[in-house]
Amino acid sequence: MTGGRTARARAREDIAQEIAAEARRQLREQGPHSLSLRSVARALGFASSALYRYFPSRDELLTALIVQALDALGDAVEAADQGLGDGATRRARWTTACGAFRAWAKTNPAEYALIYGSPVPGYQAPRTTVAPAMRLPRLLAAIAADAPDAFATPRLRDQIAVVARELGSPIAPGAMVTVTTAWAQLIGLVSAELFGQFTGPLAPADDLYAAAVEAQADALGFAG
Amino acid sequence: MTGGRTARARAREDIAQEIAAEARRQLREQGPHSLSLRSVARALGFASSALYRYFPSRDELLTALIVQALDALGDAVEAADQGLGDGATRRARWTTACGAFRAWAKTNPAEYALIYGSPVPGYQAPRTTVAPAMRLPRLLAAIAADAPDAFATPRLRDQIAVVARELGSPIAPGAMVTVTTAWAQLIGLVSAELFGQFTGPLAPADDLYAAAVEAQADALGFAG
DNA sequence: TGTACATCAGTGAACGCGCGTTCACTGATGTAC
DNA sequence: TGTACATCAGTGAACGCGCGTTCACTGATGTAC
Repeated sequence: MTGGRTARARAREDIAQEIAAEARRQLREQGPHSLSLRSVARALGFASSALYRYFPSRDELLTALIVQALDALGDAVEAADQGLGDGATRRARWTTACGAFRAWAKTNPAEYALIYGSPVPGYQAPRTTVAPAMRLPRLLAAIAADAPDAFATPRLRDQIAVVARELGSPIAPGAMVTVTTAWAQLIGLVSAELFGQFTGPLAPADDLYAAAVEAQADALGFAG
Repeated sequence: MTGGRTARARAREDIAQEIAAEARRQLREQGPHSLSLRSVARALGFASSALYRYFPSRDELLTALIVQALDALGDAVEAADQGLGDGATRRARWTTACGAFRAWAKTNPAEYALIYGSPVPGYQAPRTTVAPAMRLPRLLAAIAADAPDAFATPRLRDQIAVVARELGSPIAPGAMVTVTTAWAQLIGLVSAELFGQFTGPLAPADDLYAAAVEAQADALGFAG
């Protein structure tokens, strides 16, 4: 068949995906720092050496998982935003995106930790991860593109203007500062919740998160 | 000598401290998830079994490190606050405390990750860590004790009132919500900076952090 | 269409290393009479 | 004050396990003539 080579390539892709899926499963159960090629191979019934046909090293597998996680997060938040339709207000879009972020994180805590938790020792993320990591801040900047420029020191305006340019967003520097600190707050709220700072009376943190997001929307000048 | 027993006990304390210090050193270099009793023992010239005279297990050593880190952070921020003297404004106290938090985290990134990063798999923090973990939120709540009550849903007011009671603070629920989300934002800003979300143009993040803290002070109603 | 050859998936053993924890032990330091 | 005894620090070998990576290999799947 003319598709011969393609069939083999397809099978290759499938198995690489199966390996990544099993690795994700183990991540979920043991945390991102104890990902082990041997244990993934064991679960799939492979010799551990077989994985080297698909990933040249453990770090490359980690990178693939990080990129997939970033894309899954990007997909989830963008889908929630687009699900609102064209008539949605900026405020609705903002709160929806923030809600989708937390929802994804709570559904996928290991992937979240892989992205936003403490880095795996000895692992250095390659440039491949940069583009997918920009999807969430890009969307937030797009929603807030018309927010009023706020006060910021000249040096900070310079820094943040470079970020806005990299995101391809025409947002004003002051607004971009607000977006960035808001994004950091989302990370802080979700990390505190998932990593155990908000235990006891603060769990579940739904209302606390919602309150913070509303305050963000106010700070961005979105009409309530 | 009458101090015989005491001398031995003192020596015990000293060696336990040396072990913890070496463990901290290794934490700093390899991250919190690869703490190894054997490697600590090796560095100290001990047989690995000797450490069991001082810590009944690896997890107990981890707990000791966490408590020490929380106390070091508490000390640093409280010292910065007290260094301001009695005449300091609420706003000055707030920005100082926030600045001390970030400064401590940047000086002790491994300890920071141990506290606020993704949890070590299989490790469950015991109740011993709760009290030292409350020192920072308690100080923030004390500084903001007179901040105006802000809007919050009844359910959130109930949750947050319990937190305030545990901290022993008379702060109004609405203000405590603002304090808590501000605290989470500090965590998010510092985690993003230390864990690699703020790379490229956003580093150093001094001005961004300062801008966020000023906005927090405004939100808490501190006169500028 | 049939056959010789090349490609590639997957194996299994091995290298060299790591880990936490237990246990019987040696000596030194303290305690009680 | 001197001696018998108990306590405790630290050793070193062992148990049973884990890991990432390499390498020579077997067989199956594809390709070219």
